[in-house]
Amino acid sequence: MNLETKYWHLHNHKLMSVLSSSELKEICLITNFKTAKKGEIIYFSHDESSRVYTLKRGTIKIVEIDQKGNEIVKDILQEGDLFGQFTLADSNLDEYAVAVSDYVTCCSFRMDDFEKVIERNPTLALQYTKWVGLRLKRMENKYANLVFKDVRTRFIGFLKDWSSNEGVTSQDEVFLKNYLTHQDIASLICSTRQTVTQLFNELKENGILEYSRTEIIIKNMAALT
Amino acid sequence: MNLETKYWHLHNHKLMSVLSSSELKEICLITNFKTAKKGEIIYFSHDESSRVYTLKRGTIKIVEIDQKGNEIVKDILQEGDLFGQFTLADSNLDEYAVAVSDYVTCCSFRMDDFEKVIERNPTLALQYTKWVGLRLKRMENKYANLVFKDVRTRFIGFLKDWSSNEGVTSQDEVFLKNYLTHQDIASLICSTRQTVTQLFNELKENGILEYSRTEIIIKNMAALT
DNA sequence: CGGTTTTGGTCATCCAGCCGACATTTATTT
DNA sequence: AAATAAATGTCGGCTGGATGACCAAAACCG
Repeated sequence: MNLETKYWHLHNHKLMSVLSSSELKEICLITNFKTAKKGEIIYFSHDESSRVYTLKRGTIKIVEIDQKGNEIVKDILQEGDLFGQFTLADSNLDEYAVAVSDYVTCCSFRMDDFEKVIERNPTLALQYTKWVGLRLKRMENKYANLVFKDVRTRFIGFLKDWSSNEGVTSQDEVFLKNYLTHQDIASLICSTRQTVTQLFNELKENGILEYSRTEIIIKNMAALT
Repeated sequence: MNLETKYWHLHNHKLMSVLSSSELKEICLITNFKTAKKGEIIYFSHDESSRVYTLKRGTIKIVEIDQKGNEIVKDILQEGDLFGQFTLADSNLDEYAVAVSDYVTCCSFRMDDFEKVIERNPTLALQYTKWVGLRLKRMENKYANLVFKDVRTRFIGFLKDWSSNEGVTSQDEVFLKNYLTHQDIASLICSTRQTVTQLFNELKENGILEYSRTEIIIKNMAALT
């Protein structure tokens, strides 16, 4: 299990324990739930100051628009993940969340409220700090990847992580539900659409995987190097 | 003031208020102080588990060794900064701190102790939470820089940040004490020694700055674009 | 002071992978 | 089912900036 993957697991685990806190549930329940269908935008970073969302159901991607108007996928989030502005300090990035599966449900609370809860509940603070710390590690890892590894390695690493997070193994093959376009993957690993397509085909020609627009099947996990 | 700079200030400010907490002082005083002279290594990430250091005096750089044995400067820290493992999760990176000024003083405490203090002190908990959040923001910013900006832009940005953090302005000129080699700067902005040298000379030829091994003088801050 | 190490300066070479351009396939809408 | 839009495939040209090599200048040190 590589570093990034380990962090993922820890991350999810710790997040769950944060969320299972009764106090957090409390502030979360006061606020409204939001739902969204595939393709809908759930949240803009500047529409409401300091609001944190937890994803109850479905998958979303966090997207940022760069100067040239290109969509950059920053992160893919699953059930149980937190998003929004969980660090104080106003972000002036033009970033929002898009539902990539149908029936996305999330609920939100104000960061201010959360802070009040933290002040009453130091253990929660510690948990939360650890969770943010994990995100930090994840980010540092991502950064190091970008600095030290070439596109091919990043792509392979991405596939491995994806597999261990969401892959379903059956008869030596790992099945992945593919809800990402080549463009999405490209921006997650900091590359271009064309290069991702090339890499996919390279692996296909080597018999390592099969893929369509809806599914990716990794036939030879061991050869994924 | 750009984003990165803003974070720096907040970061320092918040950190100071964390450190001025009496309880933190208390646990810090129990432990030994360490001192180091220029070039000495202060701390290895794996020598002792979960220890956090605060820099009382001087400047250090956090260095990581990559696969090929190259020194990668990850961060430059000043008086008042925290370093070490302030996020749970064992780091298996080969990372350590090197004194870049003489008379570096720091003291350390065990993360466990710190956690106990936090549990008793909700305000500190909140402060610490925010501080960790800022580090995350800073990292995200660094990442975005690397993805979207070319070396030149990163170099300029680095100079601007450095100036606003440590620069001394006098008669339209900003003086910087230069304790970094071109190699150091290169790894901070993810580039190479040669490219940094080129950029320095380019700016010198355009009359924007002067520099020696000990000092950098930015003569035309406005032209630094 | 002379020798050694570290840092800075310069150049020619090279290549990963970005970019644009365009064709083809699949999905969606009307 | 036709039209339209979105996603994938393929290719060749191009370039930012890394790499390596080598020298000059400082700094360090016995």
